Amino acid sequence: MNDIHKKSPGRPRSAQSHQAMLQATLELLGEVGFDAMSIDAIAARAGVGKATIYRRYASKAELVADAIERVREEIVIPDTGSLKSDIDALIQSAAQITLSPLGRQTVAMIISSASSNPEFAEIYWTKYLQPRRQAFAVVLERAKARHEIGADLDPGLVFDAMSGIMLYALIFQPNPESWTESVRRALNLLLKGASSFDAELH
Amino acid sequence: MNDIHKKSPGRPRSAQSHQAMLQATLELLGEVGFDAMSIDAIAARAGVGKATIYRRYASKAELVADAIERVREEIVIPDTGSLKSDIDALIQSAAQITLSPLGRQTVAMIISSASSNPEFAEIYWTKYLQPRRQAFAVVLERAKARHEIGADLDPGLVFDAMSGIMLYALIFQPNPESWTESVRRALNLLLKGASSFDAELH
Amino acid sequence: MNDIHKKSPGRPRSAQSHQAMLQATLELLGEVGFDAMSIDAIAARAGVGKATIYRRYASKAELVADAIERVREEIVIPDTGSLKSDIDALIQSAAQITLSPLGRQTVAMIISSASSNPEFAEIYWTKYLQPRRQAFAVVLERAKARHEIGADLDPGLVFDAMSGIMLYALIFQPNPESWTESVRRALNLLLKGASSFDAELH
Amino acid sequence: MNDIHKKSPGRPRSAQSHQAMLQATLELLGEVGFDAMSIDAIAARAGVGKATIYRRYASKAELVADAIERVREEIVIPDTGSLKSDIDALIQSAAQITLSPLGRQTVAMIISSASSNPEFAEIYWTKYLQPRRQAFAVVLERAKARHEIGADLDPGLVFDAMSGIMLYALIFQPNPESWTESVRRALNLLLKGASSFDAELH
DNA sequence: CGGTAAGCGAGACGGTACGTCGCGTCTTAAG
DNA sequence: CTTAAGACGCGACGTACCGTCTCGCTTACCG
Repeated sequence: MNDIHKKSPGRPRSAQSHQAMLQATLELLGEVGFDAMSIDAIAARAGVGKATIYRRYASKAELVADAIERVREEIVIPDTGSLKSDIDALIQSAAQITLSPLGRQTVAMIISSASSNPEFAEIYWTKYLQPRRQAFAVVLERAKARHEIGADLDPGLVFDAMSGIMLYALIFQPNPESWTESVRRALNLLLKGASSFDAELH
Repeated sequence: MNDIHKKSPGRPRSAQSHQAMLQATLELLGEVGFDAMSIDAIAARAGVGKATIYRRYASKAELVADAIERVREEIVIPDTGSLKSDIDALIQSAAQITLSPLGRQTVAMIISSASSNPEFAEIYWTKYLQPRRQAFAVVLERAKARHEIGADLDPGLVFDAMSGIMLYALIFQPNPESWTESVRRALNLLLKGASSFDAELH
Repeated sequence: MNDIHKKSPGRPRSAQSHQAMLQATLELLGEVGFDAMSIDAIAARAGVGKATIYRRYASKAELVADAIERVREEIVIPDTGSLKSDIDALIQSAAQITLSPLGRQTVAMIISSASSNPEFAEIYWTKYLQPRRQAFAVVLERAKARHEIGADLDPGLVFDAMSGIMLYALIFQPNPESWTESVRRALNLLLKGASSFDAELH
Repeated sequence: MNDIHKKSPGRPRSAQSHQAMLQATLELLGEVGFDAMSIDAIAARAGVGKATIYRRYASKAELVADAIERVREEIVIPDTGSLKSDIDALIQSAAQITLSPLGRQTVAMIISSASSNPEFAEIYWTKYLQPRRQAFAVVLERAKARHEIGADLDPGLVFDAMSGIMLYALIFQPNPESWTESVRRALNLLLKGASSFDAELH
């Protein structure tokens, strides 16, 4: 009688087809980007009928959103003993994710559709930024405990500023080395205001 | 010495048609956004043949880029006597430009094409950010003269961080009030690190 | 034994759409002629997508060729008891087909494309002239049996000359009455050579 | 003071340009045919502006018509002493004109536009057929004088039938040899009816 | 165990927009 | 006032995707 376990009649949807279309979506997103990617191409690469995609997703945006959502990397909370090193580790981690082809296209897509399709940014916020924001709070708590920064500092605020800086650098400093350098300098400045932390990063 | 004034033969391109298509482009960009905007629609509204558009621009992106480039508002360098108020004025000014329908669409479009079409970000950098970056340097120079901030502070670095923060807020805080509030708080934090400037903004 | 009935996968092509586009093609061909007829107009009148046309035909010429090929009128072999009357009946029949708007446009199109697109004349020959050529042979056989004409007369030769005369008259005597009169006189001359048939036709 | 010689003011029209455009027209007509030939291409090959063409001709059809009209070969009236040989000579002459690439395209174009543009056939009739029709009358008069044919035979009628036969053969017997053979046989039949002329041609 | 209902790959469907090309006209400066 | 050059508004071209709709065929359940 439990309606959760009620089975619908007929052939169940194929998990294999679903997996294939998500895989193909991510590949093509990394290769050609969101706009240049056609549903036909995804279906063809996945060896799947177009209707099978549309049965699950109402639009390309939904499909891609779901595909991205499922690629959740592990969030590692660095704990090196100093805020400086922890931040360094966070930058490295962010660089790895954000500077990959898929990462770039993902961010580009999310930003571009932010105005026309706001629930898209919502997903990114909830699934990607939020967890990292909380992880970052842990890092700052530890720094507070070590008296590296003041107890009244708002971790969310610092994280948001940090994210904005990284995003901006992604657009205007697309080269990995200059991105890292640019982010490092800006965060150094930012954390000077937040702390007694005024030694140079790196 | 005459090669500057050398005229190409044949009928010159119509400045009037050009103006009409740029006008129509901006109108439609604000009304329906970049993706939903067709070249046919632009041509029809401008009373212009499609070929006349393609003679000037190779793609919709180029057309829109140029249209936007030509709507450059005056850059006002605030000079209120205190850095705090100057920054406040800059935020207000940025809000006005960035939060309008056209402004949002503009930023969305430029950012979205940044990865697929990097010279596009280049234009935005050169024509839009660069001048404001230099204007901002003037504001900081005055603050240095008033000893509100240290003489060794890099104005470009502060501007970049500021821009990143504004961009991030545009995506995740699209509401005008929360955008302004969010930006204000982040800049307050940022400038604490840069100065003896630790009074609350506003 | 099953390869004849092998089904291709996917949705089969719609016979209804096909019929509609052929119908629209013939209508427009009669109304505005081959050159002035656009694929868009055909598609619109048929209530069919352009791609649905191009899936079946590589060009406007192919489409029109097929449309015409399918309008096969009944071939009636007259048998009045005298060659003179039979020929009269054939002229009337040819007049009806050839002098209609569709008939004129058809002939014009076939002739015009004869050199640039020879397989087009081929279709006309095979599907239209050939059967009538054979029907005409029957008429002549009967006349031979009645000793109206010599037994050694080549029916194909007479038919070809007749057709040429009709074609020429179609171009330079477009008025139905003068076309008929012109054809009658020329055939009268032609058949004098072929027979004891020297009474005036009509 | 003769007003025929009155000079209009300004630069006179360039005969050279006119010649060049006619030349280019004929070349392209022979090479690619009427439909595939663009005014732009003619202008480019002639080194002439498009407006210079349109100043003289209202349409591509008019231009081509005029170009063709000016290539009128001399009409030679054969006089070999026998109708049989004269007709043979006429067939040879017609073959040379009609079977060349330019000749084919010309006929195709004229016929094709005959229905959509009847004054075009009119030009062809007046400028091309009429003179030959009259020349042919001379040939027949001589044959009548030699008592090869009856005095009551209508030369126009014979010429029209002959032309129709040649036209038909042009479409369905495009090969030069079979064209000539086909025409020869049909004319042989035709002239049997018109004469005591019943020896085989050739 | 056989019926039934939904899912499947394939691909055709009516549309919309694309970017190109040719039309016949218009606008330059040069002659 | 004509010329060569070439831009103009227009509209058809043939292509590519969109999201929907059949096809004939599994595939799993339920009675």
